[in-house]
Amino acid sequence: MARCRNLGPLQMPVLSPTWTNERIELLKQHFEAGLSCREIAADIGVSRNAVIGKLSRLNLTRGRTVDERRLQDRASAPRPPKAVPRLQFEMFATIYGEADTTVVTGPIDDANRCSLMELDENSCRWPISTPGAEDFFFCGNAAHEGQPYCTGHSRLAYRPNSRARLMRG
DNA sequence: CCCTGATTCGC
DNA sequence: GCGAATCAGG
Repeated sequence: MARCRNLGPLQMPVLSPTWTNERIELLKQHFEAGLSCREIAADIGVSRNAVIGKLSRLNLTRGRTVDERRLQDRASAPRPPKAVPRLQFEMFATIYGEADTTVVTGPIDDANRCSLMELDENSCRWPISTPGAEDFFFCGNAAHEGQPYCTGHSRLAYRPNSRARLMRG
């Protein structure tokens, strides 16, 4: 008789299906949407490496060491303002728990969702993908100048402490 | 120093 | 198959 043997990763019941079809769809859509792995990870709720690992397994790489892409993205992106120091500031505030109130506030509502064509410079461009839907929308909420996302989604783009990395002596 | 993604490698 | 650790580039 075949007895229940430990199969490693399958030992977990149905409570934690790490990568389910829904998550994979989100992963793909966010990936195609041009989101960074960290952003995708933040949205799905997994670590950055998890996203990258899954993408690699799915052979969904952006061609090459996206470094080239990000450079071009910084230079001629649709509308990525000087969000580099801005993003760091948001992360910093998030980590330290200092709510600047200018960014950390307001729930996320999809009353103003729009398509890519309808995106404005002051519209949140956070991709809203609904599992099962064929097309996805963008948040479209009011995004302040210098911010690609609305208040709610800006906070969503938090970052886990990077300094927690323990380097081997 | 920070960031990024890609790969390796143990589980 | 999964993701942390590590590697490699900017």
